[in-house]
Amino acid sequence: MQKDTILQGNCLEILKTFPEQSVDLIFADPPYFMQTQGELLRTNGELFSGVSDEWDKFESLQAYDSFCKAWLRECKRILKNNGSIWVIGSFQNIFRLGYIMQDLGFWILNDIIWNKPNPVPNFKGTRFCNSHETLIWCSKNKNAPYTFNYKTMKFLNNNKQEKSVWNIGICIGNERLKDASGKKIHSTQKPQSLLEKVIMSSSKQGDLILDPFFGTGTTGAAAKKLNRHFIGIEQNELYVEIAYSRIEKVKTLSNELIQGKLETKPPRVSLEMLKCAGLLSENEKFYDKNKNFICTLTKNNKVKDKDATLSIHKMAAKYLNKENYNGWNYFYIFKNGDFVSIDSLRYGYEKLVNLKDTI
Amino acid sequence: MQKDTILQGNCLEILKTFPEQSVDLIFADPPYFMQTQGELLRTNGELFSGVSDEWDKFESLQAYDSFCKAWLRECKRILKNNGSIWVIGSFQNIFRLGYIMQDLGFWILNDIIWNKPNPVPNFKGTRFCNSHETLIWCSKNKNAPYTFNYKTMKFLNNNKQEKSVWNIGICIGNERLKDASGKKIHSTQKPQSLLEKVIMSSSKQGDLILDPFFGTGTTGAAAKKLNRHFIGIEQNELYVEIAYSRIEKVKTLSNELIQGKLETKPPRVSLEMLKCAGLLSENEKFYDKNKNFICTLTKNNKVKDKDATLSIHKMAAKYLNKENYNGWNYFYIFKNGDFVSIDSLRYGYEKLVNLKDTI
DNA sequence: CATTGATATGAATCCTACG
DNA sequence: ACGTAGGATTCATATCAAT
Repeated sequence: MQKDTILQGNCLEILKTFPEQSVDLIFADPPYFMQTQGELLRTNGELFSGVSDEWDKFESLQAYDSFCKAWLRECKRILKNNGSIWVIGSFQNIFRLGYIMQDLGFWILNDIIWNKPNPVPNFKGTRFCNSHETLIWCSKNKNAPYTFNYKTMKFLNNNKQEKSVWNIGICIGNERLKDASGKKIHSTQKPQSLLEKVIMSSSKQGDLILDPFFGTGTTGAAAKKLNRHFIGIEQNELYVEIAYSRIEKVKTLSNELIQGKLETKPPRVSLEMLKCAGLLSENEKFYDKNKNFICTLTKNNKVKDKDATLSIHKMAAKYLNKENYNGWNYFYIFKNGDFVSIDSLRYGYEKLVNLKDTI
Repeated sequence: MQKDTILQGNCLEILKTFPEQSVDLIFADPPYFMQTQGELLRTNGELFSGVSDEWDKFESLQAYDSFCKAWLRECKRILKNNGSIWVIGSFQNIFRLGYIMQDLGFWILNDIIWNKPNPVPNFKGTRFCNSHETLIWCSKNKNAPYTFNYKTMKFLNNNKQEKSVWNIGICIGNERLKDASGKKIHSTQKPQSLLEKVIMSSSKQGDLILDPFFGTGTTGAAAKKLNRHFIGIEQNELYVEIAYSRIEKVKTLSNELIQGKLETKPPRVSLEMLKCAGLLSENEKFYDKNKNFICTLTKNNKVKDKDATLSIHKMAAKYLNKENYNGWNYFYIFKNGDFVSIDSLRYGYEKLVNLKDTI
């Protein structure tokens, strides 16, 4: 499949041409079906120009549901089994989207609130100012695996776990694409930082990202910047043209964060492997961090104290009076005159293996 | 109907006993259908006691839908035509609720995000920390009137229009109801300030508020404090007992804010009334704020310039080159050697009337 | 150049009482 | 129910002109 390209034409028909399980991530920003009525005047009497595009008009809520069911069903077919999908909407449509996605078997991982510090006010004072939009993030099925770059997101959030409410300004100023007369080209252009957060959190370097409602290409720009591939689908020829020239100018970053280095897992080496490599002896004595002797390693890789034979995890939990605990982080052995964490032995094993590979 | 009471028993059956159009406001905090998988452990190995109550168990998503359709349909029947309804939920159930409410003909006014500064973290680092819940606020039908205390909410928000994302801490500390052993009594007790904001914004003093999932009575406590009436429905006898004793202790406030004084409209005095009171003469000359003569008052309370005869609003808009404008804030007359806003004359009229009343 | 003030504008289900 | 007259209502930010 051709990557980093925009397919111009009808969204649903183009989606049907994709092979099964062919994309890693989907971001969809469909029409919201706003159902606005008449004109809205600003408080100074001027006309407010919101969304009055033809593409946002539907016959009824039922017609909107059918449309969404169709493209979401295709998205499910196209998505890889370990991929995930994001959709964005507002109160007018997000409950339709979420309901349909659950019915199709998508499994909701989070609903994310895009909180806008600078929303359009409610000019007439008739309701609360609508200052947010909602994104729904789903894996393909209930127990399907998915990519979540937890440590990267934590690092980017002052080393605090990232939450489900994101404060991001709306797309204005230089970022907003305008025509020669200064008029906005797309009525609902999303801020690129929103897309970057989506892509950064839930895809890997080199992944293929599909945006079935590409518009002026914010998803493509963010994907290129973060060293991912994209495919866009967009009906409007002008949008396609603008998106291409916009993405052309984007430079791809490459650093350890974007490469996902923070997400590399510690080595998973078993007690058995450590014994085979000679890093643990049979009947090795295990101590706690205060150098108290706790238990002895057995032949079948359990540990034994005076009362019981347990896994290293259950044994650690027993001494901490907890339900569960990671024994790798609890036990030490005495080696060459020093106490050494059993977890650190696993890094030693990794080194030995790498050494072998070089012979 | 008995007010300020809790009906103990099956929610749906009790709802069916209510007469049509009998309550002003509904707040519903239904079971969430969390579908948690087995036990959830904190990182230190302790068991996390989230929501695993019997009342949160449903056979399937379809069973949950049917249940919600049934109680929401009754709520629609019971709600007054100028009433409104709030429901609260999280990503597990809010899309079911919103979809069903739209299908039942409720008209969404806002979706409100309860953003928690102190959420339960995601212990396993598998997703974004779910740090919010969503409330949906609906009027009974598309064009139905509803109460929204806009100015009160603005006043309470540093005189800025209130938005759709509310930052409110979760219910902890002294506010959280606990049993003798210090264990929380209800697993999902809501913070009272959340309920106060709901009630303050969308009901009037003396209104009747229904909570079909009353729990330990947060809605009742907030209603009593803000001088509203409540009816609660709750199956669990222990919750009912605790709610009664809790609400007993609440003191009712009464000040101008709670009485809704900020929502009273300014005097509506017509041009005709001002003429009758002698505050405007026939053929009065109208000027703009820069003392330029614009137009003349006519017998039928329009104004006439050299080209046309229009309402004061249309005339003001014409000179400002706007679609619309409030003429009361645009025109001045020359009186006793000074230029006076025609709007200020209306306050003068009010004084005259009050003077008469004292004779 | 720095500061101040006026103006423009952004996914909007945006009035209501009365006849 | 529906049309119409009367009249109530805005926040944050970017840009640009003026000082």
